[in-house]
Amino acid sequence: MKAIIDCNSFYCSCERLFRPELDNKPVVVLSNNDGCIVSRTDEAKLLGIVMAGPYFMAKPIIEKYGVTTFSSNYNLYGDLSWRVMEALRIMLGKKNVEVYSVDEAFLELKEIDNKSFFDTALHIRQVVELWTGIKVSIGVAPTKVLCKVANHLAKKHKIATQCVVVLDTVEKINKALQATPVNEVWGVGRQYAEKLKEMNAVYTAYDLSKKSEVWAQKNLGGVVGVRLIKELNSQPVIEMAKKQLTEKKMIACTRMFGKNVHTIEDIKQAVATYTSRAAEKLRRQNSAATTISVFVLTKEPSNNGHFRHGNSISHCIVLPIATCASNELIKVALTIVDKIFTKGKLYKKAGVILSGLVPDKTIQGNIFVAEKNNNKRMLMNTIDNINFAMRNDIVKFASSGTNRNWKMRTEMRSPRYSTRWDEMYEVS
DNA sequence: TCTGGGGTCCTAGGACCC
DNA sequence: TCTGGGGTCCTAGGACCC
Repeated sequence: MKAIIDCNSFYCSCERLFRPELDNKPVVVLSNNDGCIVSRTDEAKLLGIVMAGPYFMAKPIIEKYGVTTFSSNYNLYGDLSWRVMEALRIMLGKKNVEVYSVDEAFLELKEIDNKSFFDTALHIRQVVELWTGIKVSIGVAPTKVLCKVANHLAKKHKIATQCVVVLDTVEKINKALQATPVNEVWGVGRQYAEKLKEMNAVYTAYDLSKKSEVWAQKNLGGVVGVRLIKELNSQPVIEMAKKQLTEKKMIACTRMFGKNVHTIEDIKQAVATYTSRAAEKLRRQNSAATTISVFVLTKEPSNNGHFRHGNSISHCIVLPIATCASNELIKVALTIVDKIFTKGKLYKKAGVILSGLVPDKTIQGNIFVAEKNNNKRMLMNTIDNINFAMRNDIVKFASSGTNRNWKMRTEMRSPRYSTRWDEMYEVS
């Protein structure tokens, strides 16, 4: 059997850990730039605050009911995520834990000491909470897709289920599928859900499970759809990842601007900064990039109240030799900005995407590499180390600028309690 | 006035090769 | 005058995920 373990309202739970007075009170966490709501507690949900909804639209409710609001604090969430995953690895063994996202992991589950799957999962849930303070829900089933179905039910009925749902018989599986709207199935997004309802009268996960694979091949994204049907019918095809996917295949750094910008200088500063950040991530996994693409998003006048993104203008350049040096990548990125920038337009976002990643061969100490390349790598390592130890961006390239008109908003960020000495939680 | 960021996988279509 | 078939690689774009 497989299981998925999922932290409840993860970002909010992290904030509550250091603000216990917020237990049982409504809390929300905002996306970067304080734009959207990306995490909310059950209490906030009950007030009618919607997931991924824009902050400014929820603001009246937030103010009326005194909902505590945080800007996102990824240092904190990343650290607590690691603790949860480590707890799982200690209990189940590294091999049986596949980290799927910051707040989710798939588990290969065996019954321990003749305990039932339910008791085993319950035990895991209790230990994780004891060790980390983070509450989790667990769904157990024969396939990953069914685990997600079980997990949804566990979260929806926290008290009745004790946050653990096990689907181990045909009857239980069918009942669960019938209780799950098709748009909540893992792998069915907005587009497919709409199509399924309108054209095929498919409303529940159960309806979908009765569709043929041939039909799914044609109408549900080819092989992806076929896999989905199989998984819904208890036939495991999405296997546990053999090894942890630690090396990214693409690295991006993209941001909304705090306010719209219109000068090429501001865009260039932003793009240089994002490129540095992306290059840091690149070096952290010892990769080098062969392709760099840059895009900007224009601000369009909103029409009849409907939200819509502006136009995205992008261009990419394939480098003759892969590199991980910030200065080299920045130089190329800035030439792309020259190409895609149009005077007179307003811009609200820019981004840098590094792809075509290959192992970096200029790692320090490699005697087969010319010394001058090693020097470059050592310079980069030094900058990375200083920035890590002191604070972000204390050393940066001049092209990143100093005035930073475009910098995003994070007005309500909590302290980085667990990763910065000067922000550590104090008990008095 | 104000709507995130960072990923993955798949497909179609074009260029190119023998 | 008559001009194939099969394969690979790359890119752009679309769907999805959290």
